[in-house]
Amino acid sequence: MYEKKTFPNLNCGLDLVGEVLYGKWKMRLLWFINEGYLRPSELQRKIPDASRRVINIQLKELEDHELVIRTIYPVMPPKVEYSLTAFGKTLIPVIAAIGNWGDEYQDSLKRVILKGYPQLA
Amino acid sequence: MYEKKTFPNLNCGLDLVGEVLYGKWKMRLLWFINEGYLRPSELQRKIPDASRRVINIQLKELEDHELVIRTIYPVMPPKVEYSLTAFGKTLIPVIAAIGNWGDEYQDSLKRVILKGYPQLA
DNA sequence: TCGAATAGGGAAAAATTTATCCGTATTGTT
DNA sequence: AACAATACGGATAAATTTTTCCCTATTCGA
Repeated sequence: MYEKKTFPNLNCGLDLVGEVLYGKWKMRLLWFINEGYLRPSELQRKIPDASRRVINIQLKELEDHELVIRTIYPVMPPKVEYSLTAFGKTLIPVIAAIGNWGDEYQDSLKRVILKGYPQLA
Repeated sequence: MYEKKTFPNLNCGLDLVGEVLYGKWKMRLLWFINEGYLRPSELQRKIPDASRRVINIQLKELEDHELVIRTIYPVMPPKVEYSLTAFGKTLIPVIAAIGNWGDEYQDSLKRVILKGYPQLA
């Protein structure tokens, strides 16, 4: 496990959010869990661009930050389900606002993003 | 300048937002520009935790993504001012929502974040 | 018995981001 | 004359994140 070497920034609300939400797939994980995709294998299928490993790591961080709860069912083959905590649920409207903005401006966004990848023009 | 080696994810709104907003200081930069801190030196003073270098780099990316405009005044010593584009302004309510959530839950957030830094307990 | 699905960790590499340090240039101030 | 403020870029190092590859274990079905 990677051990952080620097101190987190805690100066303002944006800093604090960054500390728990700054991870490539975290908002997507929270979103899909909220939509009812609760099992790790389901989440991996919903986010095929993410490696299985990083999904596990980020789920663990979300759990450590008390945004999700991990429930293990003592069955075989193993079954695990994640669910949002009350705290995690308060984030859903925020993530929705972000996603909605992205959807609303998707054309502009795709255009300006692809400018940076000239090999795709 | 660093050349990206992998393809961006453009599948959903959250992906698109990530491509333009995923950078440690980008939301803060947009926020402060919106508040009227327009010059690079002002922004550096507002965000002392960020290196001067990364502020320049992220401002450049925001400019490339058409969220801000950079205006150079031909005076000496040099004067540069950033301002939000119309597109950039549409992000302000989103950033406000994120920051407000962080402010609202700052106590919980600080607690769960600091759990991960046992040397500070 | 072999392979798929389930869940997930360790080690190491690769990619990316951020920080540090040094350099350019001009003007005004001490 | 030296130094601060302005703005910015290159090179490199450090930190961090993400990927890749390999491993354990169990049960069911072909």
